[in-house]
Amino acid sequence: MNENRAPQSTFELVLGGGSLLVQVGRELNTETERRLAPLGLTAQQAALLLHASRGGSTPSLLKSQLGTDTAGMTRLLDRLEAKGLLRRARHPEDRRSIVIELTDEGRSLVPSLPPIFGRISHEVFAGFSPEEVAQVTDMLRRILKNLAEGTGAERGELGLPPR
Amino acid sequence: MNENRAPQSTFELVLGGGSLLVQVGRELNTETERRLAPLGLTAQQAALLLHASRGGSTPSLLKSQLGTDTAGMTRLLDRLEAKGLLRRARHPEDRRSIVIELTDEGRSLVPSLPPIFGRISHEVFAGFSPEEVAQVTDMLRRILKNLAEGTGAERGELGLPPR
DNA sequence: CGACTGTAGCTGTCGCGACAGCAAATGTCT
DNA sequence: AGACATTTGCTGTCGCGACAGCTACAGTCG
Repeated sequence: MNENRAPQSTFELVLGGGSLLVQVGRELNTETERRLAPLGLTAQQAALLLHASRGGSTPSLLKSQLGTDTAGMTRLLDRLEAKGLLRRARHPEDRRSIVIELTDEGRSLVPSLPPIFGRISHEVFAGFSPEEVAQVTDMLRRILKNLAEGTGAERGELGLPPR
Repeated sequence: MNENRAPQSTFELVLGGGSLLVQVGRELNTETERRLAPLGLTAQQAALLLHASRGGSTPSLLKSQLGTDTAGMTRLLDRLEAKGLLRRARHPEDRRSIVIELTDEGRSLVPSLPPIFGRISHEVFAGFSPEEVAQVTDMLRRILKNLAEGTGAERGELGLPPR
């Protein structure tokens, strides 16, 4: 099951910054940011507002939804708080934690976001049948799973000491 | 064609930083960097060395191969030059331009790179049939094309306000 | 109770991407 | 030749991701 055919071609998919996967992800992100620029938001910021608008958000919850780490969250929140779009309030029951509340100004931006994301996803998948969209989604999930397994967490694969 | 089916699901693929596409790209890059860390290289740096090792590279050539811009290239070269892995030499015929030459130390790293990239691509596509690999590749290319067309250059596709 | 472990959030550091603005060299066109 | 645009590389600024290290609080258990 080693690929005896076209090792070269799968190769290109992974090569550093030139990787097709990496490049597509980056460009999608960039394009999203361009669409959001008129609102003065980045992709991360918009995604955070969208999630937080549903209420009851804590940084650690948001960090898993946005796929960043606590460091990134802290500074993302800093920027949004500095813009006056949200507020940090102490969590009433867990004094380690924090609750994110959108300000009125922050809330006012939320309705404009879904249309933007929707339009992008339209364009990105132009020419794709619904089945194809389902296929990419599935394959991307599998890739993600493969990556998650190879990543440190998984042992025994290459002689990591069994816990 | 408005999305009458599952607007929600394609949505997830695009949503800001949580986007599946963006996330896969990012994680792949991160994983690559972890494998390269023992060599003291990042993914970009490794990719650059690989390309530059073929000789006759100029920054502007490399920037298109790596998918970055001139600003990124300048600083990428700065870091690699500071590490002593390459040298900038004046281009003999075009005095605006520059030729990148690997030092011996830089060249000595090159042979270790392909195996690393190869191993990663193996793991990323674990469980994929060759046909599936071909499919993702194709779809990613199509997505990239859609993005390129939607990007500023192309207008009028979906009622973007004519500038 | 006091130590141990885990969780939540913050800070510092580094590398990178995108964008804007700049100077030098080159090419072009009249 | 002189005005013009283009190309090439550099710099500054901002936002973000990953990693490491830290404090405050919470839960657990001897």
